[in-house]
Amino acid sequence: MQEETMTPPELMLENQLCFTIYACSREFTKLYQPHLDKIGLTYSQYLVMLVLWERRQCTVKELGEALFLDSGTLTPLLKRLQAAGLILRERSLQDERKVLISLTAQGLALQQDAMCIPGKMAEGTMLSPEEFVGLLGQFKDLLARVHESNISNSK
Amino acid sequence: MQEETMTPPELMLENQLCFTIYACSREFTKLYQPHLDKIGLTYSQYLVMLVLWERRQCTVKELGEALFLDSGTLTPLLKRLQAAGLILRERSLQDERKVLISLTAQGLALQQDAMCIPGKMAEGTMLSPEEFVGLLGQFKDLLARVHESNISNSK
DNA sequence: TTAAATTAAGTTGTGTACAATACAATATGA
DNA sequence: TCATATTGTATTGTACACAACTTAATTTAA
Repeated sequence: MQEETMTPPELMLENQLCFTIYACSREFTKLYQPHLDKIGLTYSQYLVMLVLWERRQCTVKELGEALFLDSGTLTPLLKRLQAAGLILRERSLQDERKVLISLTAQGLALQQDAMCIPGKMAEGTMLSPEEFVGLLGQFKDLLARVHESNISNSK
Repeated sequence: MQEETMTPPELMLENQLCFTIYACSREFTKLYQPHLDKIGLTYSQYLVMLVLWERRQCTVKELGEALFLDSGTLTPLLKRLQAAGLILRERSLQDERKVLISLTAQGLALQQDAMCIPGKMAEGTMLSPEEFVGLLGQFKDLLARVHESNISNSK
């Protein structure tokens, strides 16, 4: 008795690591959304601000390396942050290919309003500090592996 | 001696679980890209096809529930799959609000060409089967938690 | 049994992502 | 030194994501 063709387990949605991560990422964004709305940032813009709050100033390239994003994504995003009065964009005088991104006083001040967000997210995920640290370490390791694969594929 | 304002650890990029997952998701998509190019699918389209290869037929709403996507994302994506000749879209006769999505012969046949992809991805991530299963379980658990939070936030 | 509520898709507008390309500035080497 | 290659950013075009809204079909509840 011949069965109808069945999907092998490797092609089933519930066994896809990539899909679980992809869905997880989008659900996390939704968890941030209401809090980010209050300070007028999108999730991607928030990530850019995190980098700038740490470094005060960096180039578009450095932002891209930190966030795994290219100029095609960052340029319009940064223009919107500039239009919102949060950052400055100016050509480097030393190397005119580079564009230096820095915080305005308003952009710096916004960090205070963002302080409460990580706590709200911890509530949302209901992870203990130990679980959080464990997961972060494992996911960073996975990110490093996949990124490494992509690097070597592109050579 | 007053230090200059420093970023607290909770706001540092390297401590963000959400960012690690977000970056991981995009790096995974890049890992799939060259293989999906060969069969003419985008990553999101591949996920839709995974569901259809399993179920043969379902509504837009069911697809959305499986993939955590809404009709605003799915409708244009499905129209592109239809234009590519891989699926059919037809109103349900029982309930004309519903649109039934089903595979064409060509769409069904494409599963054969996709069979090799999971193996290629396993190479790319260099995860042992045990590591894979462990990570999948942890991500699924996290996804369930965050999704649950989002459900209760929207009430 | 209808008026009100709910449901399922589609539409519109904004904001990413990213490949491919363009271009100007800088670095390199014969 | 000057032609070539590389680098850093911007631009263009395609494809998501998703909120907000619209429309039509179906439920429901008074």
